[in-house]
Amino acid sequence: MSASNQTKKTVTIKDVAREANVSYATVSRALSPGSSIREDTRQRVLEVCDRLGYTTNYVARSMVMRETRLLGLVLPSIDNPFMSEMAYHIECIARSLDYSIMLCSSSYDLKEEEKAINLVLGRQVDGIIIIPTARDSYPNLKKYLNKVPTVFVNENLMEAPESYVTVDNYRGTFIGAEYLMALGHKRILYFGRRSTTATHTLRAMGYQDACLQHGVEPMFFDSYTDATTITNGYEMARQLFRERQDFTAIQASTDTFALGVLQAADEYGIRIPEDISLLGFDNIRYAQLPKINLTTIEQPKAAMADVAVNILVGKIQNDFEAYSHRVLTPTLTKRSSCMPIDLSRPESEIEWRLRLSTNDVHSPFAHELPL
Amino acid sequence: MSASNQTKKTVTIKDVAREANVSYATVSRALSPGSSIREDTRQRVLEVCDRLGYTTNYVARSMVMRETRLLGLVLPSIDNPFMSEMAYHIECIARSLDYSIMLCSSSYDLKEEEKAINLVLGRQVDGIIIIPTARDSYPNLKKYLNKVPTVFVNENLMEAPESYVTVDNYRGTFIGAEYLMALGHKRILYFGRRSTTATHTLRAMGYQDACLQHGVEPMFFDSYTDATTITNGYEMARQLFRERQDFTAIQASTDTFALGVLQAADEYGIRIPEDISLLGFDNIRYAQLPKINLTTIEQPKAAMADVAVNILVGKIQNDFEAYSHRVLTPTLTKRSSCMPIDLSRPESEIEWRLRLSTNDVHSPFAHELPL
DNA sequence: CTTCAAAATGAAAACGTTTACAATTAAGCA
DNA sequence: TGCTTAATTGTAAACGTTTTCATTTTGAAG
Repeated sequence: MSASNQTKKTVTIKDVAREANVSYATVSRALSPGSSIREDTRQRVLEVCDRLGYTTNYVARSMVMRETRLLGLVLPSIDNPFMSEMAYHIECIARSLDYSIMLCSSSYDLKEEEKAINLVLGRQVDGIIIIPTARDSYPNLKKYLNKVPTVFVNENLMEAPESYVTVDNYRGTFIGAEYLMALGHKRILYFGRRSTTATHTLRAMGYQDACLQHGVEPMFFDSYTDATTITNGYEMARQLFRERQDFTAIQASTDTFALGVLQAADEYGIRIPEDISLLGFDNIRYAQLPKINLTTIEQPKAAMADVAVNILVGKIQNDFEAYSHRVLTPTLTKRSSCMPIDLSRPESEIEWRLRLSTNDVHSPFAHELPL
Repeated sequence: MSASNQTKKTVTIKDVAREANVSYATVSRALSPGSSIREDTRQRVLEVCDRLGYTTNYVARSMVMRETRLLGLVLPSIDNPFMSEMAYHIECIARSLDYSIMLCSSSYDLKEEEKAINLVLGRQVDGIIIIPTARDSYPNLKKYLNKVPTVFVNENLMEAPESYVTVDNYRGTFIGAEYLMALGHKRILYFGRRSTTATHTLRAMGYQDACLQHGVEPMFFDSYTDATTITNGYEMARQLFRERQDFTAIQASTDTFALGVLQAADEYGIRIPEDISLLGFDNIRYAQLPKINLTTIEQPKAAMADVAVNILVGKIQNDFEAYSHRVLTPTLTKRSSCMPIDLSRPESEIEWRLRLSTNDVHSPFAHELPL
């Protein structure tokens, strides 16, 4: 009824050894697959293990084997649809390779991020996957990174020689902007924060270059908050709608930001896409919700997770391989938040104009072919 | 350019000891706060630690201290808005108490769930938080649970004496149904799966009892898939709309399921809330999206996480305290997916009728007062 | 029944800490 | 200066494994 005072004595390899009348080395051998041990003793030992309820203590094992089979996953916040989706895929593929995940949030804070790295490092993880908080991360983190294999996800710290896997952000916004222009838009406003991360810098550049290449003047509305939450997007969009009306389309730097725009637009009686077209980036799961139906640039998240984990365990197993930089290709996911500015023009022409150029976007940062 | 072959020699306490001309016991003392050591030697040792870049190896420390400061978090899928939000809060509060989180998914699979428990157990976590996959979890898991403090979240395995923290699911659907009835609905369809978890059984019961208490006939449409994904909800809702039209409101067992309904309704040209009112449960972050605006039953997720972690570390620190069962109170979050069936009736009357009864819901499973 | 190689097992060291206990040093006091 | 006691430091064991190396057992061949 009240507290159940268990003895909580864990059974160790020695207990099994005593019970089975063998040395504990033999027990260890019975438990590891490819060791030389007679089949009948193995069976006997296994039987005793089972009877006593022995389970191997992986922290002891880690110490002597010098591997923990643990991967640190450091990210700003698991409560962000893009990141939880990434985390999901990362955990899945890691588990399939017999690695477990230690989750550490940095809360979009550089100091916390540093603490998180230190934490997982102290716990002797075999490798680290970082979704960085900001570009400034790198100088901070530099000193830790040579201790253990590391791969950055969703952010190519351009100055850093570390491994990373990202989507081709430049290409993403480039084709996005082209799509809007193909729909007839000439006044497209880029809505986001340009400077905090390489990711966002590249996204802004892709948009800008696409505009310039088609003789359209780039227009920016810079957020002073991170494009990470709907709330931030909402606040910024309210400000935007208050200050400006000189655009027919909004190209948001992230889907969460786009959702914020959606919310603010609702409040201001602005119809999407009838009054203004809206384009996102990331294709988070909620972009496809009915009523939302956000046209957006898809990041191949499962593939990114797969590549990231595989680069990492590759490095782990080969003791610091050469750095790998993988840049995957984003794709335009058409839904209903963008519409042609001139409804009279036939769709086929739009398609045609679009197809004209997107196939040869020259992305300055796509160092490698996609998966 | 190519592989950078680091020596990767980690500096241990012995290296520091040698360098500082002390025994390694002294180094250990210098690093742990309340030990008797002369201040100048501590400084000297700390200086050497710093110079050599020493960081303590927590797996070695874990072994001798017999604690890992690791909490296992076992849940069906981090890629589920409710769970990622819970995970977020759990990780935050755990981190503030100097615990780290080991994340393990069960993928809604009983076998995987058992494997996950075993995994974290082998890694010697100090405690486990489980968001169970199904009620059947318990018989499976029973044998592991006495090994280490455990707390269940979002599911009170009623047969089990383990600690748990949930919302009062019965009360939740009860007040939800009452709200719909207060809006004038008499044909309310409960849409979900009734049997897999205690949570869902209780939700169905709360709805049913509310109906009966107000002389309304309960109507069920049982899903044969789990109410965990939008896609499942969408498929089931399509089937529902094909088969039946005898209701004016849908009370969904989860928000994700409600989103599925929204999607299917869109497809069938059914307007929400004009044609049919829709009520959810959980208040996931996306329920408040513009255009979605789902009226729903809020689970106090941050509070649940807080209680869960605190129960757990309480147990850890007091070596198996008595079991704690905490049932928090859900609240109705009104948005715009429900509307009165008779628009002529004034809002005040609706409010009045509603207030009449919800204050004395007798929930058979609320063993304890809310936080 | 030896002999000998191969196979199986055991003994002990190692992984990097913490901590009880013993030994040393410092400090106070006559 | 010597004595006593408190504060500091060192020694060694322990945590639960894996693995090297040495030892024993096995079984086949002579």
